[in-house]
Amino acid sequence: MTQQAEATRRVPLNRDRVLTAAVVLADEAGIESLSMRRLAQELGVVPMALYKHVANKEELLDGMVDVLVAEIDPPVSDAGWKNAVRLRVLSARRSLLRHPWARQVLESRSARTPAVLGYMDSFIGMFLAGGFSVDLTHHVMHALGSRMWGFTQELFDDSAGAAPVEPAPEIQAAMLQEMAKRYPNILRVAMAAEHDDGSVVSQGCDDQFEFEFALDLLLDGFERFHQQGWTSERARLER
Amino acid sequence: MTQQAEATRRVPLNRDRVLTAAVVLADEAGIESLSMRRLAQELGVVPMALYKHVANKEELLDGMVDVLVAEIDPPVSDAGWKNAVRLRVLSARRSLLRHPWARQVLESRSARTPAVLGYMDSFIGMFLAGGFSVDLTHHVMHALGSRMWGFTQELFDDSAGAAPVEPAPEIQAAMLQEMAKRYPNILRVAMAAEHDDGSVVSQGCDDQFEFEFALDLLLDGFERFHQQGWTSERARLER
DNA sequence: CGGCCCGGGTGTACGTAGTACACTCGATGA
DNA sequence: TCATCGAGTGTACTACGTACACCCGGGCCG
Repeated sequence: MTQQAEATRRVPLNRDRVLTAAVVLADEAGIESLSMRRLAQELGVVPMALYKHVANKEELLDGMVDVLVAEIDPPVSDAGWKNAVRLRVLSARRSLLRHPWARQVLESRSARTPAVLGYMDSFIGMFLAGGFSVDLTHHVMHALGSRMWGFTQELFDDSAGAAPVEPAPEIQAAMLQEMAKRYPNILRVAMAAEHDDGSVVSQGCDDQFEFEFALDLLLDGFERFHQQGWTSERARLER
Repeated sequence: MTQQAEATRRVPLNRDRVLTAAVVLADEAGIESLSMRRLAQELGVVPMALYKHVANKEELLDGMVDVLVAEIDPPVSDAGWKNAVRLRVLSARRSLLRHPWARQVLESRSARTPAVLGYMDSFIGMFLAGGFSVDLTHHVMHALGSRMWGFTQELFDDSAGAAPVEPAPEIQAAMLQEMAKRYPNILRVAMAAEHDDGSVVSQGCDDQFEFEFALDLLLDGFERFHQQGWTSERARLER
């Protein structure tokens, strides 16, 4: 009876269950709370049991990236390379925003799992299908950089988490004075981006807009190069 | 005597000595070997002694970033905004390449130390001095993203360290076949970038060139926007 | 049908990490 | 001369990743 109860309750572990549990845990508790021990606990299992399904924590993280990659939409066909790339990047960005841990994990890793390679391969394919030379495609992929994953190092970002205690107004005023003296340029930019909300710290900056601004800037540059048949010195020499 | 010997040998610790020792250790042994204990050992001191000079490891890392920022050249004046930005970014890149740990540390942190804010502030200043509107400056900073630090997520990078054992030629051939089937596009790009060196894995890809390619693409885009007096919808509405 | 094997789950244990807290001890200033 | 203070110490705690030996139940072969 108890045995059967246990048997029914305990769905046997497998790699997928481990990975998706890890993703859920990281989504909900933050990547810094994702330890092998905590994950095992979440799965109602002893820590070492995990090692029957992933070699170590690194492989766990790689596996999580794979889960994420699987969520990205496949490239649309017959819409022109520019649209295809744009849509795909925005899809990647949506996945990324669903999983706040992803940026850090992608950054910390040069994950070349099959899923990641597959993503990159089909990504390259969009440019080639659009008539880009192999040479230009190469440079263009580099220019895109981490934006192909739907993120850029968001330097102005506030995402440091935790309730930001709003200081008293007079303190804020003092901070503002201080900012104005030390970092006048930052202040100007921040104020312009905001101006309706009085707080200095947070900013009403539309990440999505910024992201698309930069993305389109790059895509337009790619297009210009492509149209004028640009080729790197190197590729020209080798012909 | 021994006391004096000790006294002479033991230069008193201070924040700067701790930070520069941390930078040296990270440079030489890798960021993963930088532990409070190891750093203390390197300084001939007990681990807890460090906590008299930095609050915790996070603050140590922030301090290391400050050291790095201090190495970046100040902006040149009277050379036009484009040149000024370009030179500064390339200087940042040089610092970054001197300290391999820097990319990871910058990425993992939204460090807003005074030194970092100062860097960003004077960076913004270059655009404003070039006549950019505050609005455009804002977007342009976002578009630059991590490139303002001299790096981009180098996705094709091999920097995973450790001697890459070259497999036997027949194995390589098999791998190549496999690649050709699974990731034909990657293969084409990789082969084009290489073609003189037979190995599939490593690539003779000129990082510096790629970096400048992308940087110039962005700068050219900025210039075009600037010349045509571009303004975001939002800024226009608010006038 | 009985023994065996094999693979997923267990228990214990080790080494390393960050750091809290109470301490010592020498220089310094009253 | 003596109290104070702050840099450096010692000990100890918790949490981590994971090596290694183990158990035990189900499937297979004889």
